[in-house]
Amino acid sequence: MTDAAPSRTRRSDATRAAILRAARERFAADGYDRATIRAIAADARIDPSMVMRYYGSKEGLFAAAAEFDLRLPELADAPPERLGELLVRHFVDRWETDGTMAALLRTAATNPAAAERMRGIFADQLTIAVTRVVPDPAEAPRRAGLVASQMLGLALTRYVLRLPPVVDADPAELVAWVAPTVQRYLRGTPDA
Amino acid sequence: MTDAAPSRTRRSDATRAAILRAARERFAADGYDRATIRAIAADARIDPSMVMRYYGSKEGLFAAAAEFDLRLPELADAPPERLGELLVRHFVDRWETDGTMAALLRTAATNPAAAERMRGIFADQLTIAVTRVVPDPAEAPRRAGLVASQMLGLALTRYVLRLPPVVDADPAELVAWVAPTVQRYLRGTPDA
DNA sequence: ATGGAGTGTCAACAGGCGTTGGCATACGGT
DNA sequence: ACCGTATGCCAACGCCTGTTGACACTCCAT
Repeated sequence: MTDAAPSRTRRSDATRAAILRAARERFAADGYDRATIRAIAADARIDPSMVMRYYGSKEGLFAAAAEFDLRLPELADAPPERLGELLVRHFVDRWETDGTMAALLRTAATNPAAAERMRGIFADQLTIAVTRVVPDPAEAPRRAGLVASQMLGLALTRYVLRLPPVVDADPAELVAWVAPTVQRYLRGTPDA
Repeated sequence: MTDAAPSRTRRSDATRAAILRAARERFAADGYDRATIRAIAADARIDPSMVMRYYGSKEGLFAAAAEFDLRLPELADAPPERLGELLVRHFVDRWETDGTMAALLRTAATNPAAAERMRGIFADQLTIAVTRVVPDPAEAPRRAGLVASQMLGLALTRYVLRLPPVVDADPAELVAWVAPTVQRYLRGTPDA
């Protein structure tokens, strides 16, 4: 430990970043079990033992790689009748360029820690954002749950299962069809 | 080979069934990688080598365990405006009592063969059924894809990720909220 | 220049995995 | 009663895994 407080850039930061990048890709492509530390290390062109030194364990590496911020836009600023569109467009744009959600989804299917993180993201980010724009705050968790079921279903079928019609649809088309669903889950009633 | 054509019940049928039952449970609970042949064999109270004898390999066992029939009702007989409700109710009832879909979902997240099977079920069962009740048959794949995104999202959040609000909701409530979505995906337009 | 921390490589470990072949036992048609 | 076959168990194989510890090299403050 040379310098404690200022934390200047260390020479190993590049390595750390390379590991993290490789880990994200591997976890996204293969899921937790099949993404081996050896493969990740090979991608990052370093020795497997470096992964252990910098991230402690495979679990620790995953925890670092799965850090995920939905980066939800400020929903309260938007016209209430366009919330669904705003949210769906945001998610699709985000997922189209960042594979972390696919990684999380693939991993959460079998790894309890990843599933727990998924629940955390849901509770700490989506539900909180939804609470601000929902007619009755008491209904927020349920409405957020419905939104999650549709949005995660979209991510699942498009990026993980790769159902052909869902893969082939362009983002604008998806937004057009799915936005009304999310809009109703946020502000509507079961019947309408 | 004693008897070819009649195929009478063999003594090993019980074993085969026990293996399959244990395999379904383990695959459902743990996904493909973490569900080991040794664990499945232990559940079925037989030797791991029996699994190999009867199913050839782990892949073969999974293929047998993941045989899955959606058992879709005859949609054409139902009133067109209640198709969404019928479909959602059917899925929820089915999944509530049979963990195979959860197993398939967990496994398909990381196992290409399982994902391929998922696409097969989608194309051979859901899309075909949907084609019969859709205004324009050319739109059937896209509409089926949208239905799949919502239904699989529901299965994912309820049985795999276990998001609390989705787990806590009772089936009737889910049907009430989700049925209109599916109805619109089947028969409606993006705007309405 | 020199010592110590930071960074990286190498080889090995203990354990679990899918899979295999050999050997014992139980069955059922003759 | 017999014998081929079906059924089951056991021990082992080769492989891959996460993880560890010892050993080199590089950098920088002194």
